[in-house]
Amino acid sequence: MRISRKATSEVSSFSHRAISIIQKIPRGKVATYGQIAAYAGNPYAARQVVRILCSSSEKYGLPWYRVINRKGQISLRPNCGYEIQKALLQKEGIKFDKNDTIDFERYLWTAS
DNA sequence: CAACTGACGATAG
DNA sequence: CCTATCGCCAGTT
Repeated sequence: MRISRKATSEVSSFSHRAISIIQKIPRGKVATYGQIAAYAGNPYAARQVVRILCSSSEKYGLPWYRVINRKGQISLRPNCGYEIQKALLQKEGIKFDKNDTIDFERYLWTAS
């Protein structure tokens, strides 16, 4: 097994894995930053996911709008993509309650 | 090369 | 429940 991984971590681009995961989010579902980070290997690396989404969303054609925060809400600030994301999600059939919160019970994506 | 920043999250108080 | 703090990695400055 010639594992050349460092003992401290598994390496292999956390980013690349995160990207693969993000691309797996099915239409009509959403995932949280922490979720993706956890699947990529680091439950605490939610922030990196943000960076990836921000810098590689167009490059890799990532469904960035299907990624939201832990509260089930959109993290973007109004007038900064917030409404765009919300519109895209609603277009896929995702509903928001009166608090602009997404119902995880119905829409949260879980890896198989 | 060091410091800062980022659409966050878990934990502690 | 809410606020505060630390941590995560990578890309920028």
